[in-house]
Order: sequence, then C-alpha cells, then structure tokens
Amino acid sequence: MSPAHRNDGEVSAIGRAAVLLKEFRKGDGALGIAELTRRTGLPKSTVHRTVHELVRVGLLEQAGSAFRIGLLLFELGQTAPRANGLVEAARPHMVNLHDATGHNVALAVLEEIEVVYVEIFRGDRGRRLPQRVGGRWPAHASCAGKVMLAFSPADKVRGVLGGVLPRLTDRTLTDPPALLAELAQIRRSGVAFDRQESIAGVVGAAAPVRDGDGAVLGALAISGPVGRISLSRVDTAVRAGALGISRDLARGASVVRPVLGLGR
Amino acid sequence: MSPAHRNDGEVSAIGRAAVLLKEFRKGDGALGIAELTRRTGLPKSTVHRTVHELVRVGLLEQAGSAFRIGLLLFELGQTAPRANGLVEAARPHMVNLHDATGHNVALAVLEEIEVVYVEIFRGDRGRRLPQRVGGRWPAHASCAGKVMLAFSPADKVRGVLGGVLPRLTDRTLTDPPALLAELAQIRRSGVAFDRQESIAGVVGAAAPVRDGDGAVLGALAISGPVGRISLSRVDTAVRAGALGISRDLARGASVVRPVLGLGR
DNA sequence: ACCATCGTTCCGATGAGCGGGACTCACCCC
DNA sequence: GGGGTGAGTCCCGCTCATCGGAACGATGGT
Repeated sequence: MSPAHRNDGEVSAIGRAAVLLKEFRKGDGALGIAELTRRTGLPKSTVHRTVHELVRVGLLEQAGSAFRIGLLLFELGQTAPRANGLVEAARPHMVNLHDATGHNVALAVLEEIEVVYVEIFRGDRGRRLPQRVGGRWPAHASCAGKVMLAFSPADKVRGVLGGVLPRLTDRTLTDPPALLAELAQIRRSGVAFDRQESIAGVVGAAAPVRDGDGAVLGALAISGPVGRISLSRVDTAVRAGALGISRDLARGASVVRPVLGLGR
Repeated sequence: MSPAHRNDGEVSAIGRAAVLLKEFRKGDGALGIAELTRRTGLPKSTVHRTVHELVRVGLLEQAGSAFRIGLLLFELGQTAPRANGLVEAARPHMVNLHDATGHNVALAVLEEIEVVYVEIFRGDRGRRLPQRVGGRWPAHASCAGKVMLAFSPADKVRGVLGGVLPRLTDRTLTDPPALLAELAQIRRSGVAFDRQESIAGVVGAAAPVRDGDGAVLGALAISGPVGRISLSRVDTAVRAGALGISRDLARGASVVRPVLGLGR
C-alpha cells in the first residue's frame, strides 16, 4: 500500500522467499538476517521467519548466525536440463578450442534480457574476468548475447530494446537502431563480435549453437585481451566449434540423460 | 489433520514449494502438473498454483505444458559456497589423479546421512557409474561417506546409525557395531575403502580433505572396477591428493572468492 | 460417441503468514 | 556503570493469501 513499489511485485510467501534467495546470487557468501533485511527492504520479522523456513526445507543452510546457499540448491542446479545436455555436448569442443587458442572459451544461454554462462574455460590471462559459471551479463553487451538475440523472434528483441540498455563501456551499443542494424548484420554473417563493448580492453566473437531443428539453444564465445587475440582468426574457430556442437547435439538427439537410474 | 502424515511435515507454502522442487532432483527432466500431483500427493490445484508461482519467480521454467528447473536455480547452485572453494582447490589435484590412474576421481561432502558429490572425473570405464555431480549417496555405503563419518562428531554418527542403513550390495555394512569398528579403523589409518559395498564390482578408496584448522570439509575418492584397480596402490595416491588439496586450502586461506565484483 | 487424462479456473472458508513492536543479548565507547 | 548501537529472536492480533474440492474445457486414443 506504500506508494513506493517493491523491488518486484512480490506478494506470495514464495515470492518473498525468491527475493531472499536472489540476494545470494552475488556470491557474497553468508548473509545475516539484518543484512538481508537491509538489502530486500522486507520487514525484519518476515525475513527471520522466511529464512528459517528455507533452512528447514534445505534450500539454505545455517553457518553460525549467518545463512548461505544450501546443498539442495547445488543439487537442483546441477540438474537444470537446459544447461545439462548442452554443456555435455559442448565440453569436448570447448576444450579443443581452449587448448588451440589459449583464450577464454564460454558457453552461454539467453534468459530474458541477459545471458547466463553455463560453462567457462579461462584463458591464461582470463583469471581476472568477472564472468562466472552461473553468472549473468546484459545480452546487448556481449557477443554471445548479441548472436542469440540476432536469431531470436522479433518480440523478444523488442523486449530487450524496450528497457534501458546499460552502458558498460563507452563502446557498448545502447542505441536501439544501431543495435538492430548490428543484429541484422550478425544474422547475415552468422557471427557476432564484441569490440570492447562489455569490458574495456576485451574483445571476442560468438556463434550460435543449434539443436537438430535449427533452433538456437545457446552461443559459443571466445574472448581475450585486445591485441593478444585476432578476431579474424578466432571468427572461423568459433564458428567451427559451434557447428561441431550443433552437429553432436543433432546426432545425440536425446538431450535426455544417458545415465542409468538407480533412483535417489 | 488427516491421521496419515505427509511425506514430510510440510505445512507452509515454502514447504510445499520445496517438496515440488525436490521432485526434480531425480533428473527426469520436465514434469507436468498431473505427474507432480501423483508424486507428491498434494492436491492438484495446489500443485498448479504453486508451480506457476515458482515459474513466475524464476525457480522453474515452463516448456510447453511441462515444467523443469529454471536457470535461477542453476545460478544459485553455482554459488553454493561449501562446494565452491573446495572444488576450485581440488580440481587440479583431481585432474592429476585422473590422468595418472585413469580411474574415477570424485569429491564429496557430507550432508546429514548422505554424501553429495560436488565434482567427478570419470575414468575410462566409469561412464556407466550412477553417481552424478550434485547427486546423493548413502554415507555408510561409500568410501567417501565412511571417511567423513569417521572424523565426524559422535552425535552425527549416532544420527546415521539411528536410521535404517539401506543395503545396496551384499557387502554393504548395515550392522551398527560393525560400522563403528570400521570407522575406528578408518580413524587410525586415515583412509577408507569401499570393497563392493556401494555397487557390486566396484571398489575404491577415500581420504579426508581438511581446512587450515584441521576440520574435515569433504573427501577425495578414487574408484574403479574390481580387478582393474589396485586398492593398495590407489591408497597412497588418494592420501597424497587429499593432503595436497588440504594444503592448498590452508594456503589460499580465504575460502572467499578471489573474483572481482562488478555487481549483478 | 465415449472415456480417460490432461491443464485450467472458480470460490467459500480458514488458518498460515504478516509485520509492528518488544525483548535479549553482545559489544563498544564514553 | 551507564548508555548507545546493532545483532538475532519472539510475541500476538489482524487479515488476506492460501487451500482444495469441484466443475470446466481441451485433447487424444479406442
């Protein structure tokens, strides 16, 4: 009822729980009740009750008087199907690319207006890159994101362009017409480049990974420090890698697990 | 109020949500409303409402008329702190062991009466093993579980012995006194063996991984098909590997992230 | 045309969740 | 010692979101 609207429109108990869980994405480790209260703006007693409930069901775990992600979440996250089949098919190709180039090799999927990295092999100089497996990045400011947007239905792209496009570097494309032109160009060439649009001093290239029906499931990207990486050379490598993954996905057909049950 | 008690004592909305989420651990991919209703025993309309709420907050995602783990869960699972620092420290040592032996190399932590595998490198013949990253296994029927139990406080062990100890093979230790004697022996030797106690035809050895204070954080295990793996030889390798990881953990001290922020 | 099974929607009753506020510690600084 | 600050915990009356039985529409196999 307060005129100021909440973070999201969270009314349900589950919504509040999700708001609390999301605070742990930033990877700050363990958080206390007061810290969560401050960050979420929820009433302290609500945070207290909800967090303890989350501990009871195993989604969080208690470490002293602070709380952190529980192993149940780790367990559930490992079974995320969209990531799973894709990563398994991609890994060998990613290793090859990583060995051959020595640069950062990443696999990402598109979620709303952001990309989520599902696997990363870091290059020699890549230890300091902020991208993490499971982390997010604005789609318009990443070659992986741009290539996935380029092959997305128009309404999805419109959704991205509708919001504000954060400017991460002075080269980030934040102008909708410019971005649309770039996407059209990517659609023609089949590859997207990041020319210091995400991080100053870092460039990269990305190509789409498709399933047997041609639908784009994700993107393979190679990136590295400007000067130490040749985009024209990486261009073909990343295309070949993405095609290889796509072919394996089409052959393996069943994105379903090849694992045997033995329940539990 | 029904005399028959539910699966767990779930009364809260969060509890019901967790019951639903746990159904996805088995890795069956996408589940429909009716399927979830059947498995959980919850009323259909409750399942419907709760699942759609979970989709709204991003914990699940909708694929046609079925539902599956959402990327938010993948993301949260990746930040599970207990697993994270440990895996990062362990990975190089695990790769070495894997290259040197060609057998399955696994890293596990203890949660209640089960182990959770946080990283696995499969050996040549290991494709068919049912253990998965993020999967669980009864602690008493695994060398990794036994070695962690051996160095756990007595009341934790009592909790394990209190319940029923499932018999996975005809060699599984299910007799509390026998198991206690085994744990004492492990405490003396510092290494635990699995002599076809978890899976017929598979043997292995495990050693504890400790932090700087000597507290046991997890266990490193090597396993392989009986006959193709020599326990006496693997014994020393797994001890050395576990010590190496422990040393790196103590040096790296801060189990905290070395990553730079760049929020979101 | 029938039946089975799916997902969806409705709606009255109720109790779980809500949250303001009070409480208890532990700690630090006058 | 006294007073402040900020932590986690607890209480309790109000109320609104949750609950779940039941009805509904869509689908598809026989």
